Amino acid sequence: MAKTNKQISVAESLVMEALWRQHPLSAEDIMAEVGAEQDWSPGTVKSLLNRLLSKEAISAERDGRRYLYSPELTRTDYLSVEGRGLLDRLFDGRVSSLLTHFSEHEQLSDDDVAELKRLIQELDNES
Amino acid sequence: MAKTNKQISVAESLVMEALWRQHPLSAEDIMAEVGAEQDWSPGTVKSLLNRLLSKEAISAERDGRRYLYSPELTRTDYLSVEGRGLLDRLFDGRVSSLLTHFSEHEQLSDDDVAELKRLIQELDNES
DNA sequence: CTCCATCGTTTACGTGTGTAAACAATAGCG
DNA sequence: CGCTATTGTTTACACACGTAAACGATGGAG
Repeated sequence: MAKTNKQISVAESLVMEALWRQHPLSAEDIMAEVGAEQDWSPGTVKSLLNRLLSKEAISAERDGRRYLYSPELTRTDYLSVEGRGLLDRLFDGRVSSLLTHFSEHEQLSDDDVAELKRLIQELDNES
Repeated sequence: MAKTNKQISVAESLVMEALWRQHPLSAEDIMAEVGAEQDWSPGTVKSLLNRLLSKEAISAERDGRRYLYSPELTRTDYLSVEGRGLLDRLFDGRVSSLLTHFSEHEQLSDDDVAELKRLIQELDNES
């Protein structure tokens, strides 16, 4: 479980998302995949890749003249850390608080409700 | 719905939490309530209050030599904005994804499960 | 073999944030 | 009525981030 020391910023996480979807990718690939829609210059992508490398969130292997990048930090680990942080900061660490908030003040989608039921089912079956 | 233009930072949100719990509060109160456990100097609290004032997230009314501060931004609004943002960033905007993640990779507490069931109940009753 | 295109590395700069010192206003004590 | 303690205002500084230009290495075209 490669505990990734440093924080991943928002812009950086977009690069990570691309790499989680598919890897390894070259800087050019990432530029095409994320940079385009974010309207980043090539330099920006380079910087983000370097910062992610320093943070050991990704790794790079040489491929001829260039590098291919792969995630080192797993998406699951990232979600755990960030999700936990979000929950602690906003909802006192309680999933139930978050649920209450969203059901009262936001809209729960059909998807969400289906998942709720599925989970209950599952939890009931387990115990 | 006083749309609060600017972002509230983490440190600032701690001050907000204190004010949401109870208000109005003097700077001294906040110092005692949050500053103490965060180990902030009085100057730090002052800065945070001023930044929150600029962001119009709180208001101040004079009380003799000092000010009493009250939240302007509601906790609910704050939670909606932040919660939605985080959800979008991390879980593609879907509460169900977050739930799946937490049930698979973290522990759902008894509290959480109870809330799940209560929600299902409620949703069933409504429809 | 030399030069250019291509990729990576270094440096930069404005802004927000966490933290706090320095400075200013002022009300009550002596 | 002037001084000090208290509270608010201004300024500061280092670091992260978003963004990107400048610079450097190097492999392939000619």
